[in-house]
Amino acid sequence: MKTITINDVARVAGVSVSTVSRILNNKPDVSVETRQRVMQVIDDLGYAPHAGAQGLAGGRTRSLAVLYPSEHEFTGTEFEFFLGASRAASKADYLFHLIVEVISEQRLLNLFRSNQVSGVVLMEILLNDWRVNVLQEHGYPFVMIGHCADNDGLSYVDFDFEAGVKLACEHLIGLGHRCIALLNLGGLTRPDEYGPAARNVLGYAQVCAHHGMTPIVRTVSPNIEAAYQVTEALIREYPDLTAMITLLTSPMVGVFRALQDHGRSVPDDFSVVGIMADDNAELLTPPVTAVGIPAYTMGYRAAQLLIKKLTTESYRERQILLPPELTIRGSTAPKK
Amino acid sequence: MKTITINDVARVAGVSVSTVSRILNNKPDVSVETRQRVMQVIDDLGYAPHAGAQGLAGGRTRSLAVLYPSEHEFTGTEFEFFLGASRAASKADYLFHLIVEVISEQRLLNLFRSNQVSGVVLMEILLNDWRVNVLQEHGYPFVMIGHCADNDGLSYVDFDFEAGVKLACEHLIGLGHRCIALLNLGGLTRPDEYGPAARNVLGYAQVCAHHGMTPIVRTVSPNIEAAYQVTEALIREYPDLTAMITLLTSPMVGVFRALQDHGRSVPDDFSVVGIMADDNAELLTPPVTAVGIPAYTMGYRAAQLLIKKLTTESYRERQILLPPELTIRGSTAPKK
DNA sequence: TTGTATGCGTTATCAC
DNA sequence: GTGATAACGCATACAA
Repeated sequence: MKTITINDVARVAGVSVSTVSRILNNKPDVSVETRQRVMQVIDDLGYAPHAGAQGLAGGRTRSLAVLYPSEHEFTGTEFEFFLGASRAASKADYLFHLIVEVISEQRLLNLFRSNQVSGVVLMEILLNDWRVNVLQEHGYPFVMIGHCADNDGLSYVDFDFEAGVKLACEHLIGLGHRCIALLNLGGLTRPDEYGPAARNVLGYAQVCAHHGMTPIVRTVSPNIEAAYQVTEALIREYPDLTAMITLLTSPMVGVFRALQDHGRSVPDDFSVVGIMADDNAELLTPPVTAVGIPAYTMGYRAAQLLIKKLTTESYRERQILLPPELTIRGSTAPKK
Repeated sequence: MKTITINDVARVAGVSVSTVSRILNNKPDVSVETRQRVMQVIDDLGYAPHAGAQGLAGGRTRSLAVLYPSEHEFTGTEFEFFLGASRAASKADYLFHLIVEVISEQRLLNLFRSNQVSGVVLMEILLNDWRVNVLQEHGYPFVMIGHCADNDGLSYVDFDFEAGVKLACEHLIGLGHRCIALLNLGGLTRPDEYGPAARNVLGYAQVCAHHGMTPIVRTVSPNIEAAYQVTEALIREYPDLTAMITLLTSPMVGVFRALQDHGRSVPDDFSVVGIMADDNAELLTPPVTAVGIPAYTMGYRAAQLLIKKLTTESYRERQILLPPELTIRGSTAPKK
């Protein structure tokens, strides 16, 4: 199980190590014939360059990490993000690290200092995020899924939550609803600092203002029970309420159950639009009319962007805001 | 952004690099005073050892990968597996790679040869799995989530599907059901070679035999539509059918919809037991009586086992079969 | 077009 | 208890 090195390849192929190195790194100045012969030997010997040594000598690392600082409560959409990022990584022959953990400044910096990754994708971005400041200060490459209050000189991929909520709200208004509540994201991180939560309220408030409706906003942790209780309280407090916009999957289930327990049937007596992964929207009963969160795409493009940043000489920062799309399923109907 | 090396630390602390190295690796033979001083310098300088160089000089890598060879169709339980493994990894200060991809023998071997990982966790194990043979042959460390037909000298963590199906079946029998169908796993990989699918049938057949019941088995890909159609066919073909055992989440939804569309209400006219993640069982309507697949635990223990294997001198192979647990929710009721 | 020599940051061996 | 030094496998500048 002795490691096969570049020396072995060179010796067997009857060339020098530098020639082999050139071939490995697709450098010019190597005859077609030599290249073929060496490639053959590499294949025969089952040689693969030692990544650590490459990193040492060359500096590069060909590996990136996604940082998802969540501990206990999850949204059910995580895998799609990671899958996307992982696919983009392996397509570019990068190794994909996943760190699902609230990370310290120490550990974040050490990821780079120890040369374990050459860049990171940050998730769960706060409006004012210390990770962004730290990485920027040290000049370590990163891309965000989500965005801050100030994004000058930063690259990100995000879903346009504001437009998403608007779209959801206008769909309900188009169906005749005039008393619509928003069940907003909460609990995952500091709510006042969490961008999507703020942007949801923004979009919702605008549509309400435009149509002369009173905004009704509640915030819940992403679990069934919390949403159940808030929904109960809402329908008690607002007898005219005929529709809701809900974020994520678990809360949606809580809403459904509360409505059912209080004799409101969906969609006949009550309409609900979700902002959630389309996969999950299909699973529920009734299937949920929803604005899909394009998690796979977000993960994919973020990793792709990061790799471009790492490999392109004259990279310029890009900010990608994915537009919402509404899919009408079975949880909304005209107001009676 | 110049890298700080062990030399810098040594120079500032006024000691030799060997001393610093000893301290970093918790070797004995270093005075308490020196250790403290050096640690202080390390902290002040923000030094972290270069992982590549460590791998080169020492051989170790402190990183593992989970290989999930799936391309298009997913079960909805993936994240829990990865989360568990990732947590076990970071607890032992290992880096966690995720590879969601059907991988070639080349690429599998190169993972080791290039020293990118020191061990892997294999998922979606077939009864006769080439990856197992290849890794064993080369002496590369791995642990399986799942197990083969022959597991001599192998370590694995698996869920006891056979016992799980039995538990589910006996629950239904206890409720008076006598005509029970099994909607088995299919499509993910070669069905005849896929262990869990085979074990499900085994457990089910035993219970059927024991109670003099005719086994009815169908296989579906894990999606709503496929399960819907199979369920339709089943209730047409077996008018006496009053209960089903279903694997995974999406098929369960298909079953629910088909039953509903054919006027069978759950659980009053028809009982269903799922074998699925408990989280998902809670999301459906009605909440599903289910044997939970302990994905988090499986991921955690597999990674834990792998790390033990990598670090323990006298490691002995372990085979862990997690017992099933049934949680009664709203999808089962006594037969009328 | 190809070969030689040096250094990357660390650990391990040996001497002090 | 501590320090010098030789690998480790590779890329790169320079020489041929």
